[in-house]
Amino acid sequence: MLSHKSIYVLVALVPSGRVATYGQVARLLGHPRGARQVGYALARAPDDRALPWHRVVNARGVISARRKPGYEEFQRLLLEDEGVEFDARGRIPLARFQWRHEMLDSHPHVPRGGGETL
DNA sequence: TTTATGGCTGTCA
DNA sequence: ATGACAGCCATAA
Repeated sequence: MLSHKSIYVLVALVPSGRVATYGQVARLLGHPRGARQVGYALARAPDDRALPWHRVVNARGVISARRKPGYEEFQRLLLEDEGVEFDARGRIPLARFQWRHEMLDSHPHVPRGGGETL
């Protein structure tokens, strides 16, 4: 099954200034239907600075709701701090900021300038 | 064992 | 595009 540890290890690879989706993480770990488990795992993740939990958002580019109030704002601040942008409706344009693991090797994670609408 | 509840998602009206 | 909804699946009760 999808172990919390494997999830943490993968999330730790998401570079600053980029975001991954729950489903993306699950798929990369070989569990295409495990998105909720990823969220569940992150919800119980230890307060470890080495784990960039804030870089994981839902498939719509929106910061997911939480039981504990306030965390969504906090997450947004952390992301904006890294250069991630939000549109007027509070969504992150995944076309520009989603982590592309196939560029794991060397590409500096500079968001592609605006323009591409596809 | 059965039910409820989540940091989710794809589909469809 | 947007909102509703039914699947999803590990944990907790």
